[in-house]
Amino acid sequence: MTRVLVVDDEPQILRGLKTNLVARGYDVDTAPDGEAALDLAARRRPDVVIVDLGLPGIDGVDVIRGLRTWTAVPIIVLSAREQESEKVNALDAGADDYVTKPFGMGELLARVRASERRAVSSDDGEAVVRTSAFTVDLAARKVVAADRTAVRLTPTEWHLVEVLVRHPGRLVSQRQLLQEVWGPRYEEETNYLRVYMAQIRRKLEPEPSHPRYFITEPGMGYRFEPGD
Amino acid sequence: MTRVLVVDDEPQILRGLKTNLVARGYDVDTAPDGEAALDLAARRRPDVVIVDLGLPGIDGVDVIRGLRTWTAVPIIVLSAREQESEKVNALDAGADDYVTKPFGMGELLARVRASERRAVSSDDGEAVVRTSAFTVDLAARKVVAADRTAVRLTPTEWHLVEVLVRHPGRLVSQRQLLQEVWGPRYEEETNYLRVYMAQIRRKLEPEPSHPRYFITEPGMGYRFEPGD
DNA sequence: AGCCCTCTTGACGTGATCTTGACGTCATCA
DNA sequence: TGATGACGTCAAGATCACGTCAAGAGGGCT
Repeated sequence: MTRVLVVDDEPQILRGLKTNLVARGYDVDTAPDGEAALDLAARRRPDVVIVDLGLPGIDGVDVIRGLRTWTAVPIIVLSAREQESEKVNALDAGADDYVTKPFGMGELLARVRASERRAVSSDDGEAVVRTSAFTVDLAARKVVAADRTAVRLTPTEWHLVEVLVRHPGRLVSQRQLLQEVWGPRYEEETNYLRVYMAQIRRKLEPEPSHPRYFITEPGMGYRFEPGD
Repeated sequence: MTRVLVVDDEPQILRGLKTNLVARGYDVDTAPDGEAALDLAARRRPDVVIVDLGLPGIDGVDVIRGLRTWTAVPIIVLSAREQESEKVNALDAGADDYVTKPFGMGELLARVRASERRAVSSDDGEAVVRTSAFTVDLAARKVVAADRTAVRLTPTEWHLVEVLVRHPGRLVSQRQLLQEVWGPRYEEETNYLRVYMAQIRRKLEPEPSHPRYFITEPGMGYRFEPGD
């Protein structure tokens, strides 16, 4: 079943869209703001994302950019703003389509279908995260260093890298990392994180003892900093 | 260079679009009607098609349908018609985007860029995969070694090779391989993979004990590495 | 029936990976 | 200045995963 993530801060619109999409047989996740959207996208891997531009907190365009660091999922923008510059910004940030409110539900659904159709043919879009030191290909499960040599990661190392990289620039708590990689019963074993982060840094950081990409936030967790 | 085909019956619009696109570095073909459009598309293989709906002769929607019988080229519809049914028809006929006249040139260009971006990731698979040690012909179900002698693979071996080779460079998980080749009930039988990978390597790898093409990713799966 | 090819299954050695505990370092705070 | 807490580092044993071999079962062909 096709999974759609809808991001909008107005509960009625959220509800209305969800109802319509569910009625058409879609599996729908909803998020009221950018943070929740990025988090849900990472965890649920939707096939299409519908995002409103006027969000509290992280801006809609930044949500698009955040998604585009690691996924090619089709993004349809909803917006009340008609100015051309808004449209151009959103599209150039990586959106696939831009629909101006008020919009017809039939049109939106047709645009969702168009996005789906494309996604099937191109299938695994580029899920690639690049830094100046290494490139992480999430679809191929491959890491390549700047000098084009492949980097070997163990399953646990890879899993950890994957979780961090899917939340670029954002803090991921120790709890969340441990739960995601080792399971709910290991939430206290922060030891593991230290050991594995060290290994990951040794393999990926240009200067493992002065990390630039995998940053420690003492007492809280770790953060992947794409840094361009 | 990106080639764009613009289809519109109004000469001024055609000229205007062409001028703008050429100024942005696009290679532009123009067609005044549906027949010419289909003909040009077939001969010149554009990377993006911009088509007006109100055409003399063949209708715009039929142009879309005609194109879609043989190509997945991104199609952007221009139209003065605002009715939702028109949009839905065009999108469901296979259009990727629908822009209502009057439109801003900046927006249209941004939408063209969005289409281009998407198209890059979707190139269709080769039926023949070559390495310096062997050649796999997926269509003919044949493998030929570098010395032109045919390699005999058993059905199971072939199936496994096929799955791996269809995802060059990608990691394919043990689960996925087992499910694909032996069926969903065999997802745990990693034994089979070990036995068969060994056989495949004995038949295809120049140095079976030091695999170069069929790589093991311990704990995760296997990867076919075309390697030039 | 007998033969041959293929698939399944189990056992074993080897090497990689995970786990675990100990210790060093650094920053903070009393 | 010394105590504390959090983190990084290291090493060693236990465990797991893989490659390899070989024997037996099944099935189709002559």
